[in-house]
Amino acid sequence: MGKQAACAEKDTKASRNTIQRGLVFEAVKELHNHPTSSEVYDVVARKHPSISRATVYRNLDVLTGKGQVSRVDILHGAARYDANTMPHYHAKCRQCERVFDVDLPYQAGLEAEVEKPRGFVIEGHQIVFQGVCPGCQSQAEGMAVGPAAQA
Amino acid sequence: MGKQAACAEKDTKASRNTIQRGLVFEAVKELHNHPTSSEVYDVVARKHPSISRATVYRNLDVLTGKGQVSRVDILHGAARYDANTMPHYHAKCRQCERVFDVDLPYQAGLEAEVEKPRGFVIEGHQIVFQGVCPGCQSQAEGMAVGPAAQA
DNA sequence: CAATTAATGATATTAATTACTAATAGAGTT
DNA sequence: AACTCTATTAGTAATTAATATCATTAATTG
Repeated sequence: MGKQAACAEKDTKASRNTIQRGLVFEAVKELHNHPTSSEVYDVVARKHPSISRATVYRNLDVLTGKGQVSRVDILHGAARYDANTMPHYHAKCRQCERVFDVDLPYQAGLEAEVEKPRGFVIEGHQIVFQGVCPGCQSQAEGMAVGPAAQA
Repeated sequence: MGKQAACAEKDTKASRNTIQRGLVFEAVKELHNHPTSSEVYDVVARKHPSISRATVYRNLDVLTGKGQVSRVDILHGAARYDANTMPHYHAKCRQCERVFDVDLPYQAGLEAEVEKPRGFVIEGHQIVFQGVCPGCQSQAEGMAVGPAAQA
C-alpha cells in the first residue's frame, strides 16, 4: 500500500518537525511535575501565544506514540505526561493532588504472574499509590486543608 | 457538635434507604464487569425509568464512601465500580476496553517500601495491567479490530 | 400523623478531550 | 528558489464524564 514499502519496519507516515511540536516536547522536558495538558499548554503559550489547545493535545498524543514522552494516567483526573519514559511508579497526594515519582524498582515479575494463568497478553502495567505527601502532613496538623495551589 | 455524639466513631449524618440507592447497589452487585456509571444507570433505569443520572452518580459516591462498593479508576476512561471491595487488581484490554480481575495476590509489601524513604504516608495503591484479553487475541489474527461491543 | 431534612429529578455548568475544516507550512524534488 | 504534496495547525464545535444548583419529594423519627 504505502509508497515506501522499502522500509522494513513500519509504514509510518513521515512526521514533520513543527515548532509547535518542538515546544510541546521542550515543555514536558522542563516541567518535572508530571504536567497535565493544560500545564503544558500554559508553558508553550507563553512562547507561542497563537498555539491552540487542540494542537497541544495532538502533539502530546504523537509524542506518546513515538515514545518520546509517556502518559501517566492517574486516578480520577486529567492525564499527565512525563518526559522520563523509563518505567517507574507514581504516588498522588490526596490533599494537594500533586503527583510524585516513587523509587520502587520496576516489578517485572508481576506481569508474568498475571499472564500465565489467564491467557491475557500483558503489555505493561502502572502502579499508583495514594496518600498524603510530606508537605501536606505538616500543614494538616489537626485541621482539614483543601488542595494546595503550589506548582 | 452532633446530636448523636454517643456514637463513638463518626458523626455521620443519618443516611436514608431510598429505593434508588438500593437499585444502584443491586445493579453494581449483579454486574460483574466493573460497570461505568453509565452502565449502572442503564440497568437501574430499566426498573425505575424516572431515575436521574445525577442520582446514580451521587449514590455511587455514597456507596463508595460507605465501603459498599469500590471505585476502580482505570487508565484513560470513565470511573468504574466494583461490588467486590476486597483489594485486588485489574487488567484492561486495549482492544475491547473491558476490565478484568487479576488473581495476583495483594502486594502488601509495596507500600512499606515506598513509605519509608520518602515520608509519604501511603493509604493504598492500585495496579492496572494493560494488554489484550484472550477473546480479542483470537479475533485479531492478522487484521485490526475495533473495540468489541459485548456486555 | 406531622416535622425534619436527606435525597431526588431536572437542568445548568464545568472540565477534559476529541472531531471537523479551511488554511498553513514542513520536507522532498526539480 | 519555486513546486508539490500532505501533515499539521488554529479555531471552533461537539462530546463525554462528572459536578453544582435548587425546588420538590419522601424517609425516618418523635
